[in-house]
Amino acid sequence: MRIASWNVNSIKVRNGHVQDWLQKHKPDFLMLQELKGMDFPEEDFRAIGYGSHYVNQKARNGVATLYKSEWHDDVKMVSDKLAGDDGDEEARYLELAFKDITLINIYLPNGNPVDTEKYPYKLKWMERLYTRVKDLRKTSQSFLIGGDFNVIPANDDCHDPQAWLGDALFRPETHAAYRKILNLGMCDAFRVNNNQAQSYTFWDYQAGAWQRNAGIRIDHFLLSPSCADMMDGCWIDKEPRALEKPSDHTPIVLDLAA
DNA sequence: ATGGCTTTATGCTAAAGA
Repeated sequence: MRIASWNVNSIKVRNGHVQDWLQKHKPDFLMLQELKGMDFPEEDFRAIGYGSHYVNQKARNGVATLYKSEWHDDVKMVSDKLAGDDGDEEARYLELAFKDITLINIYLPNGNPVDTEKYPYKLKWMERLYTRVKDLRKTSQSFLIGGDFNVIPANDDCHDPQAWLGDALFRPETHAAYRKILNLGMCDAFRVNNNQAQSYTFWDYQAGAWQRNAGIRIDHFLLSPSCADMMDGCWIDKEPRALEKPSDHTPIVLDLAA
């Protein structure tokens, strides 16, 4: 089974890229983030064999999980909200059930600038995610979280660690909140069999970041223990970042046995 | 570099992203 995640930075602009990628890699599931608008082209995906669940809002955020049409009867929507803050209207969370596995798609808040309310919102959001993971870990079910975490886990995951000190993606409080989730028994799929530094999922549009490989690794799959046991591989597909009018992120792909 | 691009929603610029 193949599951991928891709922050597309506007599904309207990247619709063609996403369709091409689906046809080439034929994932069972594709989690998308930053849809950036109310118009989700579900008919376009249905026409090439993918159903979808999504939650969106005007102009910003928005997440969708596409699934192969053959799985239609096996996919159930669980929630399009992360519990813990009834006043949170941002479209950043989508939880689906597929057979005996739970698939969670997230667009974790960026949190910059850190001296505004955005940073406490990010930390609170991470605490809410911790609570959800903790609850799922009390059960025996397999689950995974994919998406744009807006967390640079370690020095090896960015081009210039010094430049990120103090940033919401790299601050000690962010690392502590991320580690707290990992310490529930979750593992970073990409790092299971890969210690290669400078493996990135995002390159800024500015300052020739792509050409200089000045990127960051912020799109992740976190696996519950039973999911980790099923892992065949996890890899980053850099190809779409080199296309015309690319997203600033590129897909991360997870292959599971069964 | 004070975001050096890109996108949205509107507007003739601002806000957000990371």
